[in-house]
Formats: sequence, C-alpha cells, structure tokens
Amino acid sequence: MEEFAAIPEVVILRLPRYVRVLKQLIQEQVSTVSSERLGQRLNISAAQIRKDLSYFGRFGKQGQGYKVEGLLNELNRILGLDRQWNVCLVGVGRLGRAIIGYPGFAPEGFQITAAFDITPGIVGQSVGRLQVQAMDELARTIKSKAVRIAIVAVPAEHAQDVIDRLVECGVRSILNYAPITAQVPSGVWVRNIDPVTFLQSMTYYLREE
Amino acid sequence: MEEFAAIPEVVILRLPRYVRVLKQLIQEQVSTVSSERLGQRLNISAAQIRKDLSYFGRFGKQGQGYKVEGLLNELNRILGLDRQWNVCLVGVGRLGRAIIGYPGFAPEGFQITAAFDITPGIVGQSVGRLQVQAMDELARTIKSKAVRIAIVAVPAEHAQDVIDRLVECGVRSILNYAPITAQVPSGVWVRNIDPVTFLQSMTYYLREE
DNA sequence: GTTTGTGAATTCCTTCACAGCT
DNA sequence: AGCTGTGAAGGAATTCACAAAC
Repeated sequence: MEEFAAIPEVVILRLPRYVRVLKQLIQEQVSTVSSERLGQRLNISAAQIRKDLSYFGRFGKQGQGYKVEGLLNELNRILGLDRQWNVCLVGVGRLGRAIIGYPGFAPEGFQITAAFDITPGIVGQSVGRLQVQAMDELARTIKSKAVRIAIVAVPAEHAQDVIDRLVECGVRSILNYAPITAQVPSGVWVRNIDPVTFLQSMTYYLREE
Repeated sequence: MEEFAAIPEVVILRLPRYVRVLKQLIQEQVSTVSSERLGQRLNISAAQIRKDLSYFGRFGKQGQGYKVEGLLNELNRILGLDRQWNVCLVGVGRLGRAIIGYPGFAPEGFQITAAFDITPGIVGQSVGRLQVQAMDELARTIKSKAVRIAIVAVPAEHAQDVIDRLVECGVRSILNYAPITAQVPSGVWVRNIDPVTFLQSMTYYLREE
C-alpha cells in the first residue's frame, strides 16, 4: 500500500466499474471472486485489477481471491459512496427533465435535491418532486443543502457562466452535459457527457467500408 | 506523416474535440489558429495537438498556424464526418425518447432513422417522426437503411442480448447507455455513456471535506 | 519574430513474473 | 495447487526542444 504517491486518475475511473460488477455478483449470490474472473467481466487484465486495488490496501487472500461483499464495502468507502450526496441540476429543458426523471441516480446515493433555470416560464414549475428555482437562489440553496456536486444541462453558450457560478458557490464536482470544455480552477472536477463526440470518434473506424 | 503505424485511440478520441472548437472559431470569424490557442480552449498542450495532427499529415504553416476552415475539412474527412450516418436506436423508454428528441445529433450528420423496442405496447407508437418497430424487423431495416451505428438504451439486463443482435445484423459501432461492459467481437466499437460511474469517480475527490 | 513538425527524452500506465501466503 | 501483491520490465502517451519554414 503506497500511502503517499498520488493515485492515477485512470485508476479512480475504473473503481466504479469494479463496484458495479461486485454488486452484480452479489445479486448472483457469488461470495468470492478472483481478479481473473473480475477482469473477464470488465475486459480488464487481472494484473491491472490487482495493481489498482493495491493502491488502497490488501483486500484479497492468496489462493482464494476477494470476498465480494468485503471488497465492495472497501471500494464504497474509498470512493465516498458510503453516504448520500445531494446534487443540484442547472438547466431544466428537455435534457434536464430527462435527468430529473432518470431513476438511476437515487439508488446509487445521488439525490437531485434542487433544480435551477434561467427562463421565467420554467422557474416555479414542478418537475418530478422538484420545484424549479431561479438562478439567484443558487448560492443559498447550495449552502443550505450542502451541495458539492452539480449537473449542468444548459445550452453550450451558457455553460461556462453557469459553471463559474457553481464553482463560486462551492460546488467541487460537475457533470457537464454541454458540449464545451469548461475552464475551472484546480480543485474542481468536471466530467463531460457527450454522445456526439463519441459517435464522431467511432465513425473514424467505419470511414472506409 | 506516419502512414503505417496504428493511430492510438486516445488521439482519435481527441479529434472530435478539435472539430468542435474549429466550428466555434468559424462562428467567431477566426480564420487562422495556432496549436497554442487551440490548446488553450481545450486544456490540451500545443505539442499534443501538433503531435496528434502529425499522425495524419501536415496541415499547418510555420509561423502562421492552421487555416481554421482547412483544418476542419481535413478532420471531417479523417473522421468520416463528411457524410450522413444513419443510426438506429434500440429501447424506446424514457431515455430512448429523450435521445430521439435530442436535437444535437442531426446537425452533426447523425440521423436516427429507426427505433426498436420489445414491448408490445410501445411497438407501433409514433415518437418524433419515427414509428417504433418490433425487434424482428431489426435485420431487415438495418440492411435496407445501411445502418452501421446503433444507440442502445435498454435496461442493463437486456443490453448484451441487444448488442449481440445488432452485431449479427452488421452494426459496427455502438453507443451504449446501459450500465454494462459489453462483450463484442473485434472490429466492433462500443462507447459507454454512464453518468453514474462519472459521479462515482468524482466523489473520490470529495470524500474527506 | 512566430509557429510548425518531429525525433528524443520523459513521464505515465500496463503487463510480467514470481515470492509468499492460504 | 491457487491466487494475491508487487517490484521490475516493457510499452504507450505526453512533453521537450529545436531545426526548418514562413
């Protein structure tokens, strides 16, 4: 266990995938798993998985592998998934509504607790169990609900401004659906969800057929 | 220009981002750009951009940089974006409907031309300008519309089966919204869109606060 | 003076391979 | 015998740095 070296971001990005498979294995009543079998499910080499886990501790037993539930608990703890996270959403257009309606966040501990929009016609509307708030309530709500994570679903031209405001209000992690590369200060993390660039990169391999 | 070495996938994944910024620059009436300025917009080093582009040719001029429009055309050609792509969607639930309604695909040349579902109550419905088709029409439609790209928006438990069928029907690129690691034969590309794992990786950095 | 294109150097990531534990 | 954890090796990606072109 290397306590002091920074852990590569690629490693952190893989951990949630381990979490997901471990949950599947629990469903399947599997109580023990080897790095080999875990890797097969994820198309990741066994050595890679062992190396990744070794950044955080020694969770396996030679000759047996890993206890599924034990490893899951460790990973949940490491990733900070052993608690609830309040998330706010900015942008309640078509996409924002789909995000509010998406049932996949809550079971993983991410509760969308506030939604904001700039459009007068949208502010005040009820969407799901949320009432859309005006942007000038951003700071107060983020503080009162201890929000550290935001989802941005506004048009590209407003995304950087919105992100600036979120960062000012203390948000540290942003899931950005707008097709821009946001500029944020260090200490703030942004992940982009961008189906179009994914499609655009895959066409490279289809080019000549 | 290295004609024979395989081009790293990370490079291919960056090219669409260059395309996006170049389009922005055209909007802003900028006709010439240096790797330095391009990099600032994308948080990518100038050297990286030059190296990436050098895999494909020599598009710049020393002392001046790159012609925005010229470089954009080259990248569009390289990525196969100088044409229309027919895309099919499988899974017309809440998420699938949001995807059909998403206005970002068509302007980039991706036309959703067919939608499929397994649920009797959904098959036959009109969604947007599409009529939802039954799964047994998959093969015929994919052939007749020359579909090479599919979007999968079915529940996790059906995703692998759906992907298997798509691959059988000749689909080579899959944008997968289901939270699974799909197993596909070589020659088929899958990209996953997974907001939850993104959130789960960001909480690592928020853990102790 | 400015900026590209690119080998060389460096850094980062993955895989190897095996000692050591079960 | 089976599998982990990990240094060492190998491979990949990024950055450096500069000659050449404008």
